[in-house]
Amino acid sequence: MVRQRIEIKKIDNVTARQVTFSKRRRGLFKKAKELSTLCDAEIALIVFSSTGRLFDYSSSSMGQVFERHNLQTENLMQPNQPSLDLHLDNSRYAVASKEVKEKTLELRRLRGEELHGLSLEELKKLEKTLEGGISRLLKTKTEMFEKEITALKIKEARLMEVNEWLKQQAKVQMGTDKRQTHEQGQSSDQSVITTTNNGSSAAAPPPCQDYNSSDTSLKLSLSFPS
Amino acid sequence: MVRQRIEIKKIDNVTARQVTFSKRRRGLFKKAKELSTLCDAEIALIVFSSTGRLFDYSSSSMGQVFERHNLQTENLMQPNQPSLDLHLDNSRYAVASKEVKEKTLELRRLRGEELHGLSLEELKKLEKTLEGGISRLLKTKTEMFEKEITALKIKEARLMEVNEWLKQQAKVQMGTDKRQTHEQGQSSDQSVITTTNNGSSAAAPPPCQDYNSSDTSLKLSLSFPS
DNA sequence: CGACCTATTTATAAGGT
DNA sequence: TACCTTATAAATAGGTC
Repeated sequence: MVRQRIEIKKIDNVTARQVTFSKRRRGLFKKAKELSTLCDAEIALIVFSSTGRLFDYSSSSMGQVFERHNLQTENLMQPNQPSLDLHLDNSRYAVASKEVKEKTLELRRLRGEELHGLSLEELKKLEKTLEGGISRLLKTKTEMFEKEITALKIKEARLMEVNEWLKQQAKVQMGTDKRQTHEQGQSSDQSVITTTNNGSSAAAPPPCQDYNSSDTSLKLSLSFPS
Repeated sequence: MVRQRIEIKKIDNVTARQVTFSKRRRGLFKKAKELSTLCDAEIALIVFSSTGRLFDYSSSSMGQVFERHNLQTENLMQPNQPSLDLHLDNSRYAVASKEVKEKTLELRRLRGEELHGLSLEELKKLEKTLEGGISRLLKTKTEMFEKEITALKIKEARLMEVNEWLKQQAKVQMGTDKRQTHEQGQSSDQSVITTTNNGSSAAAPPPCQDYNSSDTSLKLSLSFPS
């Protein structure tokens, strides 16, 4: 591929093979990580060198990816031996445990602990991650606030409408109080009232069965000064 | 990488992301196969697209590679009893697995993902955590920079001293060139030169066996104009 | 989707330290 | 072993079809 293009077949020279292995392994892992990041893909990569050394990478959790892979593959194959693989079963714990350790360390680092031993480059990467996290979090928070505000404004508008209507009603009541109670005075029955609506300024209130439908809205609204 | 270099972060545009996924996935699998062929390595690669499609490759057999991976991981973890108690093993796995899931979620949230379903209170807590993390990280970064700068200044001072001394030596050489080379001209042997130091302004350089002691310092110093 | 195009960026073979 | 350098091959972003 370079100074001289090489054929894709096993490299005979042991030293050259090891050198190529190191370089290409790094390249492969880099590409895997990039693909995972760029395209939001879940990736697991396991490489054993010819000398038996293990290198692995997983975008999320090896165990998760394995399981997902098994699920997809299992169905294509015969629903055969249920766990002939004692080793696989028994070492699941080891895998999971390793993952717990890794994730715990990562969490600590995101919290700004255990930073010793990190290079400047790694620190910068961490900083970028944190900034991305904060940025997305603030976006979400803003969205929540805005949604809340919108909901509250709608509620306010409806309440004002109802209010207006009630005022009109009160006026009407004042004038017709004694004569008309037996005709249309049952305000607890909306359907009856609604039928009296003829589109005039003293309209009936809009159907508002959902004033209290949003629990969060209700809770949050309490934190605003009234 | 190409017509225009792109940043390694999730591609927002769905179409572009899918196209990139296809291209890079093919590239990644090709590289994996080449590495396996060239260097006689055992490789397993699993990729799930963001839409859930599975792509995999294994130089031998997935199961084989998984098992080998588990064995290695297991050995690193606990070189102990090869599981006497299956029940214990399973429950430990369950616990660890749950932990992995929890930590994975927490990590995602710290990265600003999966924020839906969090209350405002939880968001605020998360924000505080992130701010604490950034704050501690920046403190560490600043410390590293300052340490680096201090080291560089010390080095600078030493180099200037040596420089000065070398200039003096050059002067002396100019004046005594022909007559005295046999007496003190071996500038490659500092100890000999040092013995000529009598405290005058043309002092010998300080003992500087540690000029190269800090790899990072050395690297950084190269980036300064000489 | 995939195939092809092209200008650029990356990866890397071979060599050196 | 790992890292640097250099010239060159390979990968690929952004198009078009």
